[in-house]
Amino acid sequence: MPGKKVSEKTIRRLSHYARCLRRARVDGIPIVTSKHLSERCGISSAAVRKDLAVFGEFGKQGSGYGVSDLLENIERILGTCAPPGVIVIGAGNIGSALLESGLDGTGGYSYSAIFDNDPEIIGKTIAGVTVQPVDELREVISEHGDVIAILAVPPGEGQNAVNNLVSTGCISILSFTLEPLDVPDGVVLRYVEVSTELDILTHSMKCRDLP
Amino acid sequence: MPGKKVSEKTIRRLSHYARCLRRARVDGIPIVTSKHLSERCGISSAAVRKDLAVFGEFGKQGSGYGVSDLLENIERILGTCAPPGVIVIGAGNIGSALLESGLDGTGGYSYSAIFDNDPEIIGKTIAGVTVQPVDELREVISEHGDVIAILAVPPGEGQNAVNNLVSTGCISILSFTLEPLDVPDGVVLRYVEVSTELDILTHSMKCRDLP
DNA sequence: GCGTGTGAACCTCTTCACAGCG
DNA sequence: CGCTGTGAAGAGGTTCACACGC
Repeated sequence: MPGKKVSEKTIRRLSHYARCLRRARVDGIPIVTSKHLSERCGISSAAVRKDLAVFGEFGKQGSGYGVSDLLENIERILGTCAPPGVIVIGAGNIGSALLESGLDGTGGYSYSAIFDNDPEIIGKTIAGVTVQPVDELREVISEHGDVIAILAVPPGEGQNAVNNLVSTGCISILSFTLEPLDVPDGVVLRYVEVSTELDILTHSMKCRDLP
Repeated sequence: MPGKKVSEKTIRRLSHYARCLRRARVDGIPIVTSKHLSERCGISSAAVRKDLAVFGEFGKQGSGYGVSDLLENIERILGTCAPPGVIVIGAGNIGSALLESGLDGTGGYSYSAIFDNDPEIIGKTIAGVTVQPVDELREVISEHGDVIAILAVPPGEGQNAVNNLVSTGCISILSFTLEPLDVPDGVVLRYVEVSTELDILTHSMKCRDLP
């Protein structure tokens, strides 16, 4: 079943379902319906059923979905039952804040390491993780196996950092930098673009001002 | 022309074009083609032309688009020619990091204020902005006019903060919290979900491991 | 009765291909 | 000739409505 073609939209929604199900589990709710999930995730119940039906028949007709059961299945689909380590490149404001905020409630991720090339910062400990020089990237990755790298470097250093990561075999990168980055085929690069979110919000305000 | 129906996807891409055009402008490039923009933004050139044609005929056939001219038009469409102020709710790790990182290169945004309700933090200055008590939210917003609020509060306090914001008339919110938040109609709420991005990356790694 | 799973209709967005203009 | 602007075709995703099973 590896050759499934599933849209990113569906995967994104699975992530939301998982979050919602974890919440339901701690609340002691044993069974949820597609309507329950749809309301909490802000989508239609038909979409929920379609998303889940892509991967099998997880539901019980007439009642709904078993919370633990569905959560297990979704985590297996996403691969978050054995989540990869997360490393951070750049121990500046954003990098430090990410570590200090932690990844609790995110489905089992945790920060494995953080790197920087400023001698002033190397050796310091942030949220229990010691800042390492970027030179040690390769050995950390090779000993740790698959990781997701979060890029939190200053403007202008993004492409360098990416090249570094790619050369060590890293294939999953989440960038907080604004600059467009090039990666070879097979490497997945995603962006967190606060700037674009602000633009979208600005646009929505402008449209609201002239009805 | 206010009653235009434009998809969010198009608006998001306009934001990317704008960023690309600012870059071209500082590089001294006077004219760009749809192909130029498409390569740097990672989409097809036809899509670029379609996006731009929605709002008028900005291009010169045979040559391309004037950089300054097109940028002005896009900023007028987005509303970023007069960008709203940005306020931050929560002066913890994320909130502080956002202020310290600044909004340079984002098209004119800047942080107007930051709020917290921890007496230990109130009065401190972060990147030149003094932390104010949340009580002062109302007057700051009423004197500042339209603003975008960035939510960077600890887990569990999100809905409270949102209610507070909405009651002061704030209609644009960008949340960094994981919890799903309720807002009344007319208020636009968007999320920055690092957790979901990690899930998507994890999934892509899992799919790559079994070819 | 209730809620899932699913084909079909519907809608939106993307890509193609080309006419038209500088 | 080169590139824009655009109808037409195509692909993808969402909603609808209902049959089936609990």
